[in-house]
Amino acid sequence: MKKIIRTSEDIKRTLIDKLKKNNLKLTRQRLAIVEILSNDRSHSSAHTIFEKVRKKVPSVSLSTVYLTLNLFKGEGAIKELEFYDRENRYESDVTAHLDLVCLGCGRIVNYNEPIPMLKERVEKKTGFVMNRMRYEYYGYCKNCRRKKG
Amino acid sequence: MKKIIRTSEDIKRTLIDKLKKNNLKLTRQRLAIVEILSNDRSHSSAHTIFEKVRKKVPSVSLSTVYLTLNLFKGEGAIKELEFYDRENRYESDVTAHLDLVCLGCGRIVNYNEPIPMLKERVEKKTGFVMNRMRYEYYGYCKNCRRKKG
DNA sequence: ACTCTAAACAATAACGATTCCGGATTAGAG
DNA sequence: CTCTAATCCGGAATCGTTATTGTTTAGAGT
Repeated sequence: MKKIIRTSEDIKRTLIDKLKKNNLKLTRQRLAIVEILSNDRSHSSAHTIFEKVRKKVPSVSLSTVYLTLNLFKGEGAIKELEFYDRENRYESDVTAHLDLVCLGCGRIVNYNEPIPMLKERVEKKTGFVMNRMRYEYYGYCKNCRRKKG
Repeated sequence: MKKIIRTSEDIKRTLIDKLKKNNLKLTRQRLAIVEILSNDRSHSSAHTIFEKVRKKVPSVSLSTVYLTLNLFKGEGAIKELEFYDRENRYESDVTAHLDLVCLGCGRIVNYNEPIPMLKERVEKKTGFVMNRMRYEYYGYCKNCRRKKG
């Protein structure tokens, strides 16, 4: 069983295609955000992305970052991990996977193993039609447990 | 295979026991909140609970409701469903289950069928130690789809 | 029952992530 | 190169939740 690897370049191309297909302008701001999203594996927050974009486009505003992230989110091109008590996080890996969230350091990593999907079964039994799932484990990573002793 | 039914009375007793075990006072406010939590199957928000408590204890404040909910949450006696763009919701059913969230009307219902847990497997492979999971599907319920045609 | 005090409470201010808005800038078609 | 709708910037507004502060009260001890 081969793993299909999706490179940064693949993701970058996908994101830019989304813009083109929707007749959206390829502005410096958007391209810089695309660049960061496609290379990032750390589930960055909007503020983190904002800081990174700033290095390429110093005049960028936070609202533009949010706008652009929402744009890609709406297209299903990126995934938003939502929290009520901390910043939301964004990732460009939209394949179905489990996200592990460390409550100590805030780090989020993907667990890449096929996850059991009940989708069809749930839809048939409940009448719900699903369009998004959220599957996360919260706990403490190796590092954070070591610190606490 | 029998289903173990946990009645409102069971839940109510559990919640009150949590208070007693921690030497917390059985105030009118807390008892009213316990009453509501234990009978509620609708995943109420803090504001909804606040309004309901008011009918029994008119002087209650919203901060007391939040405080009490956090207290029970900390004890693992209730589950908090967290959202960044709408109110959090609370339920007293803390068994592992899938929550179905309707994006149309905001209704949340439980899907009560054993869900596949990767816990031990994930812990062994990643070094994370888990203490909470989150498993939700987002979509549209039968009613909301009917409305839209 | 009465007193006493730490716990709990009510009211409101503060907080912070995200969204909204109105005027300035700019991508890119023609 | 011009033009204009799309985009952007900066800051104000929003809103659920948490923190603060002075007042009330549960319930242990008498």
